[in-house]
Amino acid sequence: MKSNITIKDVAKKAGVSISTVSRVINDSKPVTDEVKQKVLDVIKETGYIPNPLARSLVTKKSQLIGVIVPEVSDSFVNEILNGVEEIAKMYDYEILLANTYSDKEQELKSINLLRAKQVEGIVMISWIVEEEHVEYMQKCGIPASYISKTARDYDIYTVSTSNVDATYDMTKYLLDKGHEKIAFVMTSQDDTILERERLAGYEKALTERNISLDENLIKHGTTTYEGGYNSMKEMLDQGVVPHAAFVTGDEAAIGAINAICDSGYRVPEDISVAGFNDVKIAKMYRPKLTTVHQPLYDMGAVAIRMVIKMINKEILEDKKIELPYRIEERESVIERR
Amino acid sequence: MKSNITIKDVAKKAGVSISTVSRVINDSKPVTDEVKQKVLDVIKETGYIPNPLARSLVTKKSQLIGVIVPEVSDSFVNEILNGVEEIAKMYDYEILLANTYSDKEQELKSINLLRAKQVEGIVMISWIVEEEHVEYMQKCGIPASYISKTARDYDIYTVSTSNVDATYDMTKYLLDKGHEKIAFVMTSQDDTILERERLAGYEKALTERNISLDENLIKHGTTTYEGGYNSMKEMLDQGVVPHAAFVTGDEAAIGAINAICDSGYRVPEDISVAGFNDVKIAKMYRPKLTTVHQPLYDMGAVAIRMVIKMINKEILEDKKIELPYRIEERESVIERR
DNA sequence: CTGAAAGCGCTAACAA
DNA sequence: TTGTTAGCGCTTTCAG
Repeated sequence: MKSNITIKDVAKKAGVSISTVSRVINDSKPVTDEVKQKVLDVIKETGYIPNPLARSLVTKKSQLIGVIVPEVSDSFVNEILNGVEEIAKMYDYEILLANTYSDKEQELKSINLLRAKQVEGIVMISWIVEEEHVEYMQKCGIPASYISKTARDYDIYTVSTSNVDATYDMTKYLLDKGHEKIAFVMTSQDDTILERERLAGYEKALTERNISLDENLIKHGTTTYEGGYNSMKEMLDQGVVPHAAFVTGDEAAIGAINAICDSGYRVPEDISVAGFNDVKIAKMYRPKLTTVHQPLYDMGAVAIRMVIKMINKEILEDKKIELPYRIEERESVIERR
Repeated sequence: MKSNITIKDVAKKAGVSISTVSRVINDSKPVTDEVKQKVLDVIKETGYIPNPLARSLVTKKSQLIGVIVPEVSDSFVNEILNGVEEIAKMYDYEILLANTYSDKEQELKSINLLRAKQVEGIVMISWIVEEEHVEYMQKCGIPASYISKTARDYDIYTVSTSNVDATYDMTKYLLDKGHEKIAFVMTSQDDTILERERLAGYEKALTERNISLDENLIKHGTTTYEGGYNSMKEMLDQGVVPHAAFVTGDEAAIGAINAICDSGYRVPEDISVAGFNDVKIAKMYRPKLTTVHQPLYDMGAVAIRMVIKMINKEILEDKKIELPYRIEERESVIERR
């Protein structure tokens, strides 16, 4: 049973040459039915499994696709990963995961690690796209697609949803519900492009209503629950009490809700809260979170399909795919009386 | 830059033989400092990366460890995975993940897939341990460790926490808080051993207080949020209103809480709820979930350390490692007045 | 339709 | 200390 059985053993036992065995396992060339059956029997009998290492070494195909993520346990990432994985399996690719913890150095290391492992393509999920890394990957000529909220500026294959529009729409929605003092808690770890874009959407909506930007209502946090909690807590402790809070990440939004409750306010009665992404927990928490729904699973699926197509040298219609988002009205935002 | 550079190219460019190059990249044999430097320079210059496929083919070491899980997105699994991953990286192993969706067939397929991919060992996370699969793995002689709540019965390497004791303790805790009608919602997809064990713990605690088992208070659900929601909803709809509910999984417990709230009761004022595992969301939800804390990260770390040791033929003191659990008192359980 | 042989990129004896 | 050489298990010409 120990997998020491090689193609040679099978060939000997079946009384044929190794090339014949190779032909039947790949059915790459015609083989007499009789011989074929014989070989198949021996394979079953011995429990032979072809060694993919040896195979890859000669074919240069590893059937491996690398996926680089900022943090596996982040639910946003997680749900995208589901899509990536399922499609990969469908096409008989294996996923090699690399976690960067949003560290630029680590990201570069991961690229090299994956390259070393002979991945045929890479799906990159990243909060911020590093120009340097983009160039590096292009120079390596490795098929890649990006899932990122800031990738549109580069000449690379990306799947995304529109940030500015979504932020604008949600802010507008909040405004329409009668909220004027809207806290804006960003969750984008010191990235300038992303924050700038989002801020632009937020600002645009306010400006349309002739509401001026209040710096005290803006916080730069992180994507985590703790990030949202701390940002909100800080604001409240400074005596700034908004009508509503728009937090650009669901876990952080829930952190914010808890901070609000811990400070003695109620959600949504006193302060409405809106999130971003629509991850699983958004429906589990009470009050259910009103949020910007993103088709996470699909984003993953589309991204990996792109790289598989690139691997197969198929033609891709679009370099940039933008998937639709929508505002998912639930319970955490109510009309302000 | 394209990684077509082989050891040969480096050798030629450095004016040495390929074995010398091999020696410096592995520093397996002494090489003159001068020559070494020369080779190192060429490597840097060309951006050469050794092909691990070729290397593995000859050394028979893939630096790959397979991890089989019932469901990546389950937070219990997820948090264990963090531990597994981190330790793997520490020892320079790469993780190959296989998702079985708790399907027996798929699990067998995964074992073979991983075997085919030449993994050096396997960490198996599974709700139920299949005897058949255990035997198969043993026959293959592949180093493996199991994280499972029902693995103790087999002669295999396992890491776990004590189910019966934990269930007993939590039930007792609930009893001590003055709850007598305690709903018991299991989350173990039709597994008999696990359910039997847990039920035993639950029953033992009740018996000690001379409380007889009420079948109406017992539900067999699934690990998911929905599973917990539906089980609880069903019970309530049948007119059975317990003093407390003990749900053997946190996500399901939160589902149960929501079902309770949706039926017009309050948690914990009307009905207390306790969970199991202590995953991230247990602290995020409000009321914060009182639950059985399990050292998830450590379980993963210990499990993979076991297989790494087995790979290195080191001696393992224990075949069965049982990690401590504890009852984490938070807000979802209160004293019954 | 089948076999012999070359070679994928690397490591590990074995000589020198 | 270094180079030569024989494979690792497989696919793929190239002859037959």
